Amino acid sequence: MRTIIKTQIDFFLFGTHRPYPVRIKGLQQFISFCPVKHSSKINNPPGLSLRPMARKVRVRFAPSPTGGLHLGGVRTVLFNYLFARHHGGDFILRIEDTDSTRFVEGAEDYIMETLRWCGMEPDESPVAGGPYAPYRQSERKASYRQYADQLIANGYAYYAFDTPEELEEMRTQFKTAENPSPQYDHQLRMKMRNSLSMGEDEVQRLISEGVPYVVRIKMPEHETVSFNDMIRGEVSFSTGTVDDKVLLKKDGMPTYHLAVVVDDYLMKITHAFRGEEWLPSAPVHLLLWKYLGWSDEMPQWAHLPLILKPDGNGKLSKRDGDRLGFPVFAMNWTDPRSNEFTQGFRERGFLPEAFVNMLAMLGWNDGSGKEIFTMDELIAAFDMSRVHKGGAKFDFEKAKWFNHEWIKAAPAARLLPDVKNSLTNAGFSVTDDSYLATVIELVKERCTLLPDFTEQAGFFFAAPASPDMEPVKAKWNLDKNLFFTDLQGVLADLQDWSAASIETAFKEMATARAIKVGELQLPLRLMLVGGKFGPAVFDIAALIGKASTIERIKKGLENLA
RNA sequence: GCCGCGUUGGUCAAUCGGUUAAGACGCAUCCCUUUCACGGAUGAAUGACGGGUUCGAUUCCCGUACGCGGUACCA
Repeated sequence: MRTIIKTQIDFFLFGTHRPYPVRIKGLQQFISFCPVKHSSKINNPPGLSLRPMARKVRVRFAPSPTGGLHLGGVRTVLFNYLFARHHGGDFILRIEDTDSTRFVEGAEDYIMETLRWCGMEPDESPVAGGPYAPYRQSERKASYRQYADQLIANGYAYYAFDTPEELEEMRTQFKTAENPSPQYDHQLRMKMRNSLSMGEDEVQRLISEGVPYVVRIKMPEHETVSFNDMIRGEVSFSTGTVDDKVLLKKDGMPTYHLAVVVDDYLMKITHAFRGEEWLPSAPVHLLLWKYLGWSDEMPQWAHLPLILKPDGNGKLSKRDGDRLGFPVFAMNWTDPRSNEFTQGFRERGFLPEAFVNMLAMLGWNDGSGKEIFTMDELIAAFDMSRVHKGGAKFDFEKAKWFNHEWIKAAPAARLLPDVKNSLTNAGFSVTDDSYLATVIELVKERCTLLPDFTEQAGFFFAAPASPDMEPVKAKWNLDKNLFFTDLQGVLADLQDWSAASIETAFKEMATARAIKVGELQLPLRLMLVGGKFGPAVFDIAALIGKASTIERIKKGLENLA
């Protein structure tokens, strides 16, 4: 029986061109999903036959260029990207810069650089261009007004002449204990100055006089708008509780609400993913699709869960990172206005593979328990119906674990440029790449973040400035001192400079003098490395060479004197 | 206040009505290693609460609580 139902669901879904699994828990939802003509269920197609053949999947990431991209933003891109690639569709970057007052220099470049770093290059973007250019809403300004006009002509929107001061006054005047934030809605709009409350003559006069106005959507009083969110299932709203959002601003620019609908339509977007914070304004967008007459082409919506701060609750913010000592932005960002600097995951020493992997697992999993995924594996496995509904607290320890896993698994060649870079920045001179590669293989399992290589590999390139011999000082004696003095000569005469042969010589000498090898190894390590860490001592000696080994022993002895 | 969304160990989470409620991070103990890691083993630790529906609920429904989001000519 269940199989049959599932088959029917699948058939239904494919029939309506949703070539992906939708979270359907049971028959009940299945029923509510059927096109039984719930009055205002405008997301559900009227019938199978009326739908055009499956459209090519097209998704967009539509950020506002107001600053660095943080975790949540990058994850939104990721899910867009994975979904597009999984379905062989297009991934579009559209810059939503409709608020000129919030424009931040460099933010757009930052966004594109982040996408490049993460390996999520858009198919269409302001830079790459594309069949639906331009991809900056500020450059599409002229195209929005006609739709606002169309809405007004059809009675779905109206002119409003209220000044910011008047709006402020309205909010204070109607503010009560029960209603702390009065809205410009069906209850109040007739008390305001707009083309609904004023005579047509006066409206015409104001417009011809050049009095500034905005265009607002006229939200119906008693309607229920519902749609099927790909993650949440059916979500519905009463239109009476939503305010008459501004669609077109005084400066002629659209607000997000108008722009997102118009551009998604014009750019033939099939699936629209955004953060959960957008859910409350979804009814406005749904109604706009309907009023503009585009219901049949409306994208499928998915509202992604939020990424929460590790302690307490609430949306993760840049401040939390500063406060708790971890990055929140993908890459370094300096706000050009305040000069405020924020560290990024990239500069903190994360591999993009790990960063992407970690982000993907924040709110999604494939159900198998697998946690380490390459981008290609993510693309193959990604499925919007397995995205969580609830927000996830960000855990920096787990993030570091992902990076560690990626470093351990990475071949030396992958790590080499980054490690070379951080070693060079730390003042080490790296001239031999194959030597570096050997070193990387030897120490990578001890490195969680890229900068860890400086400490873990630095001594392969320069003798420790001043080896701390403190840990062995207490048990130091003349015999040991003599041992290391003589060891220098023995090593100098050693023909085969390999780890095995050095170890043999060392141990034979210790046995001959009746000193425990263990008591001797730590001092040697301290002399060569400068601290209690690193790979096997004899491997280190073999790698840094005879001259350097003897030199370091000599210096270590001096430090013990 | 109102509207919406959410709620499995400290954290990420599996489970699509029947399990001793997976796994991972972190933590603890042990083994390996006379360094640090890696690796291996073991352990502590979970279904917010109350009602239904059902032979049986973590799972379905309804309340409550709590949390979050929204309530701008910002996105």
